[in-house]
Amino acid sequence: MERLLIKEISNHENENVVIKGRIFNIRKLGNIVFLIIRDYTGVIQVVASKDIEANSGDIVSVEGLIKKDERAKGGYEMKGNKIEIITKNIETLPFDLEKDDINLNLNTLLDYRTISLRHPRVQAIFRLYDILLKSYENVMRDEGFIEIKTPKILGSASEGGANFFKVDYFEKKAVLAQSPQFYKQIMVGVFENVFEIGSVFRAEPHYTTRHVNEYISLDAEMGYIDDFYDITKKLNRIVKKIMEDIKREGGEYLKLYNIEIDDVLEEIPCIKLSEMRKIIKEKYDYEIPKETDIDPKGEELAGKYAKEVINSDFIFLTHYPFEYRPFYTMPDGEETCGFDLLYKGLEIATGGQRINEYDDLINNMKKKGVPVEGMEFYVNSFKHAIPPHGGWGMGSERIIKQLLNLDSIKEAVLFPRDVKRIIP
RNA sequence: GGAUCCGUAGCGAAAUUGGUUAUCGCGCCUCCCUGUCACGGAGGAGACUGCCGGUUCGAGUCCGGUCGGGUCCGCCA
Repeated sequence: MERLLIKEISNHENENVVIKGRIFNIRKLGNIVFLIIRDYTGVIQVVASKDIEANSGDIVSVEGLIKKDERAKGGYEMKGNKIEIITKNIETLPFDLEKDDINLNLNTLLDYRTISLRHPRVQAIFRLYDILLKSYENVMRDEGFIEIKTPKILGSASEGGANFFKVDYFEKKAVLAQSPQFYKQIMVGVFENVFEIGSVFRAEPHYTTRHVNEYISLDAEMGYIDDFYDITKKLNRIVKKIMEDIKREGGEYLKLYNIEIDDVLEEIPCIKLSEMRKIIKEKYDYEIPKETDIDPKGEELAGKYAKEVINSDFIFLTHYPFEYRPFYTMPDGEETCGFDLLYKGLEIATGGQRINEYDDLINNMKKKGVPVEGMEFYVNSFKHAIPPHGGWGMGSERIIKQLLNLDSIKEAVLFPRDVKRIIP
């Protein structure tokens, strides 16, 4: 008999069917036994007689009659006639999966990833992540961008600095891409609007709940902009659509975290960073340290301000100072045409207008002390004209972390890489 | 890299100012139970308290070292 997916059971009342899935729990009450079985589409309770041999964790095939029964959660249950073990679980599970809350330390959660992911609440994170990725792709295409994939093994650094993983590449030295920055920019000269969903690697030894050393960046770059507000407006619209998709398609997963998504504003305010410093000083009596653009405490308060004053989870901070932005960022006096997008008080995207005139780029590199050597392919592209452009890089896992208020971004990465962890 | 905290059964936690046999919940094993859904009931196994050394009559608890980890900062998405 053909396998019936559990989500379809309500359409097969009083029919004899076969389901396949994993036993999550068994409750034995004398002569009657209840099996809680899940497949990737849902969960069902199977009633069986006491002489079954299957156990929690086993993967089974069950043939039986679907009955409507008010006593069962979901209103339907299966009278299991034949229970066949497809694959036996041969070692006791290290923790319980049938409780509503899995309650594990982060290390246990990650060390036993394949098991902890079976828990609906843990799995919901990645179901939502799937919706996010799909939504970003769809929305970007709708907005006239084409998807590109750029190399992750690079012959030279793309932004200078020492935060690159070095790899051996045959007879040469190579590094892992820390961003698709150069490639997406020069592709604006070809396709006008491009986006990429791809891995980026940061060899930064950070110990925080918002960093990992490999993550998936949602990048975009767009041409023929008039000023950098074209970029924030575009990103605004995209974030709004993504949140609508997540809200529409991810309801059952959001419910597990008691999350209500507020509508994203048509126009998320853009506030100059210098202005935000003053606001935070006046409103919250906190002074963002002078030797930084903005610190985590400052971001948190900016998020608080966004929520309290303009009722928005999102806010753009713009015109970051020249010294804190990379050489390709369009300057604006002592400031730049660069912005960050904050979501619930955490930076989730960085973007800005880029320099697109060759001479300006060379001058800015000199000013920043960035050598041209090794980046000729990038710099020389500007000799052949690239339109005014800009874009962003957005941390996909950070969106999920903030969406669900997760304690750590590592919960939003299937197999996170941090300073201490490269296995599993 | 700096600061700070932690390490106790498979998992999550508890142990008065150092004091006898290290406690509880979940899970696991055995038995009972025909409507459970965090099933219930009875019983049982499972820990040299990360490791090494020290102080003490006595160390899970104090000290030193070591290994492992968390959090915050820096940096960033």
